[in-house]
Amino acid sequence: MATAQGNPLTDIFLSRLDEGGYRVTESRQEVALAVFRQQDHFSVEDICRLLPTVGRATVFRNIKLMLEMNLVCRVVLEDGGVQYQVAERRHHHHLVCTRCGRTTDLLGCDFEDELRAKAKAQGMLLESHRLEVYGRCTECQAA
Amino acid sequence: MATAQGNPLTDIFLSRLDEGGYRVTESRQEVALAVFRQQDHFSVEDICRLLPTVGRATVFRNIKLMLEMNLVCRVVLEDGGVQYQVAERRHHHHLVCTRCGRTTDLLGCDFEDELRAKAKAQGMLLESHRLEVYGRCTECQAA
DNA sequence: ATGAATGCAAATTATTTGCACATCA
DNA sequence: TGATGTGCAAATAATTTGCATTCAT
Repeated sequence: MATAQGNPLTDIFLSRLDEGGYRVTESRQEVALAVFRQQDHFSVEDICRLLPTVGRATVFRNIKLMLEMNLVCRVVLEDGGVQYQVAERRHHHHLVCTRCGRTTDLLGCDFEDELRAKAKAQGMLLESHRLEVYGRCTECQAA
Repeated sequence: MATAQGNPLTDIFLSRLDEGGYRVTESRQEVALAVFRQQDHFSVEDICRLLPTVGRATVFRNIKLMLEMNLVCRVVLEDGGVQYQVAERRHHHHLVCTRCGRTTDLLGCDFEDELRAKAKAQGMLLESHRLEVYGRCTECQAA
């Protein structure tokens, strides 16, 4: 397997594919490099724009794989729009600026136990949860 | 204004429209009756099926008004799908069963203050948040 | 009467799928 | 080689919009 240059998450993605019996193709490597280079939220469209030679369906298919591997997570915007973000950890939440759209991870918030208890009190066995926090980032408060 | 029979939320919706200078049309009343009769989550499709004579766009337009008035809220499913639910309160969260799709309100959970503080610590002025909790309801645990 | 609301159909947008062809192992 | 992955284009799905017509006030 030809490992692409130096991005740790790209390498993780490609090795896991390799281990899982998936193929490490040219397009996959391109998508991986483009995605894991992202510093902030991004859309499928963003990636397609960066990789005009790669088909849109391929971008969708590969991002789906990254989602399944928890290397990328989905961010639901206030208006219902969907973006993605490179995931550093297994589970976390997002702070989304409603003005500029910038997404930051919400630090030090773990509701898992409390939610599990509350859910249980209502007869539900907790499986997962999604929390998105919307507000104004520092720069946009000034504006 | 002709008030439709006996549904309090329908009446609230129609009176607010009336007060706001909107018109209380036949279609609006039909959509309101169909929506506020819902006991659980529902989709635009559900309402359209109940009201074959009302245009899909009209259903969308009216549900949008209900959303703005906080009489109805959007539920984002785990797979990204969108449903709606009649809102009893100004802000609350949902327990969504990942097997049968049933939606219940999550009781006694208020993260507002904690989230505001955490967000502030990261320079963000909190505006709103959305929390969806996914799991198995009592019946589906048995199955 | 007259401007807002409607229904329809077409337009958008986002995502998925079918398939012939390319390519990785 | 032989299945897996790809690119394309068409199909789906969800929602929005343009517009002529209807209707509430």
